[in-house]
Amino acid sequence: MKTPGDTGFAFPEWAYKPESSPGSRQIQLWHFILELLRKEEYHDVIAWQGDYGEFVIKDPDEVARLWGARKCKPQMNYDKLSRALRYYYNKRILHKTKGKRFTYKFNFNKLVLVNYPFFDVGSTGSSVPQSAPPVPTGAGTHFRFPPSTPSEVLSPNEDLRSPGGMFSTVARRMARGSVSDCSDGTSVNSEIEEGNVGAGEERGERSVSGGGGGPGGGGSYRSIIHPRLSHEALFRMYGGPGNPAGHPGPRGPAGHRIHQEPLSPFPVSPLPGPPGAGLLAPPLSPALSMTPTSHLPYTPSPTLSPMLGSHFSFNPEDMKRYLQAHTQSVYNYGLSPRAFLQYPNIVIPQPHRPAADKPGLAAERAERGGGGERAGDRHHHPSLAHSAHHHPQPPHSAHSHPHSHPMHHPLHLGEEPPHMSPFKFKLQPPPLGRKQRDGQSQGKPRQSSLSSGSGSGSMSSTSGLGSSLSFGSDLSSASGSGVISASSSTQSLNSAGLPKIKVEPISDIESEEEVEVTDISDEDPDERDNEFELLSARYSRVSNHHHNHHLSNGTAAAHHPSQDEDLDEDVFKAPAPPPPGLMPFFTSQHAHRGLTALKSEPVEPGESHAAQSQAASTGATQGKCIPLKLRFKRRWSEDQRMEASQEESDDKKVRPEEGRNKGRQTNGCVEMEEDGEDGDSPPPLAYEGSLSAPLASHRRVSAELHRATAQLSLENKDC
DNA sequence: AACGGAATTC
DNA sequence: GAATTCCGTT
Repeated sequence: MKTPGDTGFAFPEWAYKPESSPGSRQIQLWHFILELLRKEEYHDVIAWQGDYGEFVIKDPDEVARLWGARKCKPQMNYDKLSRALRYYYNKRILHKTKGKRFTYKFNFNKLVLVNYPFFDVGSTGSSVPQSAPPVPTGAGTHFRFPPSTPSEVLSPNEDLRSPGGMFSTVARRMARGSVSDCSDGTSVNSEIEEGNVGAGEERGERSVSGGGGGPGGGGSYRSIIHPRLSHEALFRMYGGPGNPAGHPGPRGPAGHRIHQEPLSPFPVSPLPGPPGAGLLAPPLSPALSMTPTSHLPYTPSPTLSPMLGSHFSFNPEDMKRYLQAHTQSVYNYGLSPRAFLQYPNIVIPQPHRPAADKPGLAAERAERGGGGERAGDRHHHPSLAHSAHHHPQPPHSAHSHPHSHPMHHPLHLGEEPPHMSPFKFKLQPPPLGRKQRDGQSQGKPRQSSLSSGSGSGSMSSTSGLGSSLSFGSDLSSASGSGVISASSSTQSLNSAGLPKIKVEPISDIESEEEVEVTDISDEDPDERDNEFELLSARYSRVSNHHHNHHLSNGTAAAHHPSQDEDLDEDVFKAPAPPPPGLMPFFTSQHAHRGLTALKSEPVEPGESHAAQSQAASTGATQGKCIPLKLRFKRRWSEDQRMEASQEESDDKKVRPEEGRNKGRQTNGCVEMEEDGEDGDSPPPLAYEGSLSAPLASHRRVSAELHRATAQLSLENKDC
């Protein structure tokens, strides 16, 4: 029985369906991986291990074999599979855990957060193992409107939660809307893989009941569970032990089954099974997330994104609440204000967060004895177990900074002299085609990415028409602050054959974190929270600026991808708890300002330096209701200039390549079966939220963020 | 082992 | 679009 509830941790059923991947109907590798990860029977082949979202392929050949079987690619081997996995790096779905063989780490932000926009976090606590990804739950009675900011997830407090039911309407709509993959006209027969396949089989149950969510509108997903959430919370949320929907019944087995994997991260989602229940087919599919930043406004695929608004209408009040929460998120996580763009006319309420209240995240959840391992299983994973108690590293711990808050992104050298930049640039010759290159030396044709580096530059330069920019496909790529401004155009040029410029971070940074992630360093600074922290020492003051660049624009999108990135990073590294101190801070000062700004002016005299500086730059214009865009641009430009010196990052970001033909296939060579398994006992995350007093830098950041947010809203409003 | 470009396939 | 296939490099 694998009722979703029982099964334990896993993505929602729908997540495993092929359909859920918009891009391709066929099962995607990451889906498959997750599938394997959640099945006990494959634990000796692949299992969660280590940090949050981290898993190890214990038997590469076997995994490859399984994958090949699933895809009907008998020739599959680890080399090929790994290539596919590597492609995920750029997509930010995965990262390689350096130094550990066959070990990768999921970026659940992309996978989960984005995809489960409505999840709300239950409460605080933390029981999920670090390795465990956030748990999506569906059980909640209410829908949580908002999107995905991690903050919600992360937030320890329940305050953020929106009142239940608010979005039911939305949910409903979504459910029936074209949005859902299942229902979609394309009609995939989807259930092929997991969804219903199981119907007859083991899985069937899952899908069906899943729903706990079902009831009430239920399908709503609630949230992703943050690692810090406690077990109870989880269950509570989705009816875990208790059974969310209130189905106590089925669970009986829970006792034994539940535990399949100690580390297993995802509780099974209570989502309604796709089929019938389908009420809530999630509007977003996991795949979506893959696309960088799908949750952003500019993201394409409107169909999927609820946020696009075009499809739905919201109650202002709800929106406010949502925004409030979101604002906090933004604040806490240093997300880009652009997130607000989606709700142009709504005034963003001040976020407030009770300062204290830090849950004992660290709580530990002990390993539960594995209750139900499968007889078949060969070995259990001791290693996993260990992880339970060894906390890989509390997010914070990673960096000693007391202040480390996700929000700051120290890298911004803003003021620092250019030479400080930790990055180096490389000019690269245009890549040659394979054929062409045969004659050539091997040089380094590689890098496709260009310099756009930090995208911000590029973006800013282009006027607001960000839309024209390529965000859609991949914000991340856009992201980075651009060192080299012409990115977008440049790229095209490159294609033409111009030399490419590759920007690379100077790696000392990485050394610090080493194992964690595959070079995040190259990514947008914003993203590298952790690393930043490390750097921050060096570049201490600079750090905060980068938030400014966010611009707004709904239309324009020129933005800094930071938000996403931040998320990403968080994900990879495990989300850091929001600093307790911040909120107060935020509220009192910045918030204030921000609000003010909203009302009329973005900048206030006498405010933080950052603000002033900007003001200064903007000069006279500022006082008035200058077109926000303009202001932003200016500001942005400045920032960029400053940052340019150091930022660059994204050298490798993926630049969208050209697509070619498409094809569709339906096939099914599946062979795996699943059981819902799940383990429930995820190791506790030891997160601590302890944060010390906010630094000045933090303040600045927050202030800026705030400002930006405010401006954004203003902009949208009118002025 | 891991990376990533290029071409190809579905 | 998401791999798959090859393959040279690190």
